[in-house]
Amino acid sequence: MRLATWNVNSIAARLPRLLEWLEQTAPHVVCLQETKIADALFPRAEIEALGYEVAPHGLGQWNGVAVLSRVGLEGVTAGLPGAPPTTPPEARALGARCAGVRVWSVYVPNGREVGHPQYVYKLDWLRALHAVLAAELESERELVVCGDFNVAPTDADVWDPEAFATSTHITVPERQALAELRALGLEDVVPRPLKYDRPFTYWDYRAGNFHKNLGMRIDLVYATAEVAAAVTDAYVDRDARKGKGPSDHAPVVVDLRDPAPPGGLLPSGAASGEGG
DNA sequence: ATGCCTTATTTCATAAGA
Repeated sequence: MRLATWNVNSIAARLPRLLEWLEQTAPHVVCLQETKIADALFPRAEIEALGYEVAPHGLGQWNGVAVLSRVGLEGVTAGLPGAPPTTPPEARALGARCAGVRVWSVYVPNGREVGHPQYVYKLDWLRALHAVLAAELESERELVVCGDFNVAPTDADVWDPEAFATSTHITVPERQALAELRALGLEDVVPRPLKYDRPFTYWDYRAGNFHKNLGMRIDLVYATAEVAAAVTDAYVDRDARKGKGPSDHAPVVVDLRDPAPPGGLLPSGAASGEGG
């Protein structure tokens, strides 16, 4: 199964590129962020025409997430229970079950500035995410949380930590929030870069930052051990950041071995012909 | 060439992104 996550920065603006990318990349499940569109206006027909079921969660022109799947889409839950209330309300999370895997698409608040009310909101939101995932992980074995976390997990995930010394995205409390998610049993599925040494997923539109590779790794895939063990490849599709009218984020693509056959794992020593 | 920002709405200007 091929799983992907992509902050498209407006699905209306990105639709031609998204459709082209879906046809070329052929993911089975796609988590989208910053769709920036109300559900009633979501370009459902164009995406369904490519064989996907669509679960959007958008409340207006800002934020917005979605899950696309061509391997089943059940148990959709829009929104993050326990998230801090906002005016107007914000659509930043959606969960669904696709081919037996519980999949979350999340768009963590930016935070704006350290100490800003938006920064407090960001940390509160991450706490709410932690609580929801902790509850689900009591019964879910195959779960993956994909999205724009707006946090660079380590200094190596920022092109220049000095440039962010007083900024959000790298502070101890933000990184601690990620560490607490990992402490639930979630593993950071680090993709390989297709060029250069680090798997950045975001480059500012300004000043030719993409072309200078001045990026950040803030789009993450956090997976349970069962899912992480099935990963055969993971990469940042930086080609999608090139050309005319790109998002400022690149997709992260993760390939997983086919799930175990119905009835569970084969008995130890009885496996044959596996490894495909 | 990958090529120096783009999205949105309160639109010919401004706020926000990270």
